[in-house]
Amino acid sequence: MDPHLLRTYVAVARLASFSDAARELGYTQSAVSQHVAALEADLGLPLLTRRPVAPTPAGERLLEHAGALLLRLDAARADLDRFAAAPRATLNVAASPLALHPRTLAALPATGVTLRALPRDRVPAAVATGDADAGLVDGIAAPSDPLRLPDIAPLAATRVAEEPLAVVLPATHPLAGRTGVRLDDLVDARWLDAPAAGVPLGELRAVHGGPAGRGFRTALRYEGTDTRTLAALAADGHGLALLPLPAAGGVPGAAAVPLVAPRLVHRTELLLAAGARREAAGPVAEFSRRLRS
Amino acid sequence: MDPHLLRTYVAVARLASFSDAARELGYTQSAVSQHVAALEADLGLPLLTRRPVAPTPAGERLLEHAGALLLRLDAARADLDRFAAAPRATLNVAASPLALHPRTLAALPATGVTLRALPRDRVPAAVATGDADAGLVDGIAAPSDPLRLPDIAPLAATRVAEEPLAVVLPATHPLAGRTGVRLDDLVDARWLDAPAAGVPLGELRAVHGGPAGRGFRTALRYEGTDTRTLAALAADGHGLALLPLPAAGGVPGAAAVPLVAPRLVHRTELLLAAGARREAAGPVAEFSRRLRS
DNA sequence: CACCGGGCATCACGAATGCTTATGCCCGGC
DNA sequence: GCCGGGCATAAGCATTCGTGATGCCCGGTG
Repeated sequence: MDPHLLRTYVAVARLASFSDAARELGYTQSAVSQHVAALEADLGLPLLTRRPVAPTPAGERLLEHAGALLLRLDAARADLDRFAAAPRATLNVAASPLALHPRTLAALPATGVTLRALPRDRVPAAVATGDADAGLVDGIAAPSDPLRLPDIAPLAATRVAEEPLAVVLPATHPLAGRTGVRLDDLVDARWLDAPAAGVPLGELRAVHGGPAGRGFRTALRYEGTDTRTLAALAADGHGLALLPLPAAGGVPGAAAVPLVAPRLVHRTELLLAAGARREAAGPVAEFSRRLRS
Repeated sequence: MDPHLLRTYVAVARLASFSDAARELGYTQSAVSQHVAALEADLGLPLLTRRPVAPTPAGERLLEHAGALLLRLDAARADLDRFAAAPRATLNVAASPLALHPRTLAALPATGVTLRALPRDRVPAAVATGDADAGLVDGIAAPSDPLRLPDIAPLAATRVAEEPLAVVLPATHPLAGRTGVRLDDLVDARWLDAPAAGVPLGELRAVHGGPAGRGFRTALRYEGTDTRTLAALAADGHGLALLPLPAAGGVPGAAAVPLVAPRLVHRTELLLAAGARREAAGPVAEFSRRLRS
């Protein structure tokens, strides 16, 4: 199971074509065909159906493994490269949208910053592979609990901020006047599914477990990143939204009610490649220091 | 960064000798030397000092990555092999010592079982690499929270049992009469460090975070797996122990006081390779069903 | 101080692997 | 029924990889 073979296989599966994969990888079609054949012979299993080209069940499974493996391989290479490379003067930050609040923005150096907004689950990978020098991720967790992040590579995570969570609902909603709301009170509600702008509802099940977390029914899916829009959608009755309290207020027609049970917070963490910690100087260290203080 | 090269490098680093590694791997010393040289050339960094043979800082870092990579590679191969292999009639269970309580033992089939006790952190790897068909791990977590396990490979974890935690202290201890104790009340205490027999204190920091979890001072380290011995040590004043409540009682001279804050439980989970789930029959499915019911 | 021996590096050669070009085969469209 | 796109297979050639032999460095020893 040579990584080269895996890389080829992943490309073929993604493009659903041997020839296209060959073009993308700079091989001939013949080589790609031989790569896949070698993998199938090695594992003793067919991995792809031909005509149409699609992964078999075993192939699906291999895709999961291969993705993680190749990512980790890239991460390892990037990490080791950092040992050799001269320290740079620029700072490359990858952040999930909700991780960018006043506190984190204020810590950015005045010059030489590239800031990239990414989906939550791609931030750790960006830091691990060296695409970013530092990452900012947000998510929900029990108070002072760390976030649950995939361990692509050894990453150092440090707490940057924690804020209470609020449920955003229309001002006319029966619960709008409350000073706090329990998730159990809302089991039958419809929610807004907003992976980029909102707090990830899916994480609730993972973090909180238990009966309260299961079965969020979603009414509308919003793929943008703007929390005001999300709150406005909630005000309009398209469904409830879960947001950090500071981001939930000030939208006309919407009421933000703090979530009191389960006791969860919106948390932002700084992500650094664990190896990069040792550097005491440089823009990364500077950024990290300002976030910590 | 060919896995073969990594495997060789890891062996050299572990044995601190090129020649020994060559013998172990069935290569010549010359090949091993070339492998390491190829890696160093590829990364542009020295990985090992010669005479004595020891990893450089960069080499240390590579060891971490290589270990995880090779483990994941083995896991992938084992997982795919399960697709091809005929279902077997025997059941191979890997379990951490505290995961073996009456409830889990009762679920074992009457015949054809191999039960292996392993350190907590090696159970997921055993399941992922196919060394075991199923795993039982224990640890501490917030109620109904899943355990935090390393994700070597996609493993399916299901709750098997949860019990309250108890602090074991000498019957003469001032807190011995209490009906419940807070961890904060014990910040200055000395603890027994018993990674195999007790609940892992180190996890407290990870699970609970916050100030209460940091800085456990340990008085004595016990490397055995017997909880009675651990409780007896606690009774003798060698330090406090943290155990599941059912395992903590009935030792003369020792008092078991339930831990009431932070709200944590001792949890046991069943670990299966995610791919093996689909089988509806066979000893693995049977075991899983009996544990779930 | 010179000798000796263990252990890693280097060199040269033969075998095996991997990629390319060329060709064959299968299936779907016209 | 013919044509064409796309994957499989065959043969040839370049590269890579592992071996055996040799060289070099260092530490121990009389």
